[in-house]
Amino acid sequence: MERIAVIDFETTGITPGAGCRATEVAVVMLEQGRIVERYQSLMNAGVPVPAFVAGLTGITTAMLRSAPPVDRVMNEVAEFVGDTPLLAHNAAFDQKFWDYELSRIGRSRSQSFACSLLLSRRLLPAAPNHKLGTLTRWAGLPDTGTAHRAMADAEMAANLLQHLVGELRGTHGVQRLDHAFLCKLQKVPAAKVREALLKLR
DNA sequence: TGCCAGGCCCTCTTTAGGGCCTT
Repeated sequence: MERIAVIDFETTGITPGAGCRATEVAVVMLEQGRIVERYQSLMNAGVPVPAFVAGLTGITTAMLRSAPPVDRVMNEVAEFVGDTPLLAHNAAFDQKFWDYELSRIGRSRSQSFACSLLLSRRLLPAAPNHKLGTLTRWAGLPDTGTAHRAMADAEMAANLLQHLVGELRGTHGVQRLDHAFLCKLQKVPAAKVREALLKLR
């Protein structure tokens, strides 16, 4: 499969533009099933981290005071990603913050997002739930470090993508597998995935 | 003033409701 950029944001909340900003970003570049490059940075957008989120991520307001400014980090990560196709776990969330933070520095997204949450619901229906951490443990994937930090979560999502690719190739016999295929598959109604895979492979 | 996400997915559905998932 072609090069894919797996991205994860940590933020101060759920909704960008309602006071919520990105606090950390990580991207791992996957090529032929291997991580070949990494980018990770905290970023200071000048907003406080709510106590609940600091407890969840371990990222505090104090840590962000000494982090590089958000504009510099977003420019760097945008250059790093370029027009490489993207993937995230619950991509609707990361896409929202990617688009929002890029718009603040006068940039915009050119590529589409694939979503390992939507794909997991379709390809791993027997999993107890479809949280990134649960899927990682359930599928026996490597421990990547502290969950809810950007790099650990990006690596987990990358490992999960490789597991999903294995399912598609092994269990479902899909031959032509690329980012566009993943984007198409994640839009197939969950109840019709088996039928769709027979046609798509 | 008071409220505060939103798209996906299932079902005791479709003139709707509630849980999931991300921080």
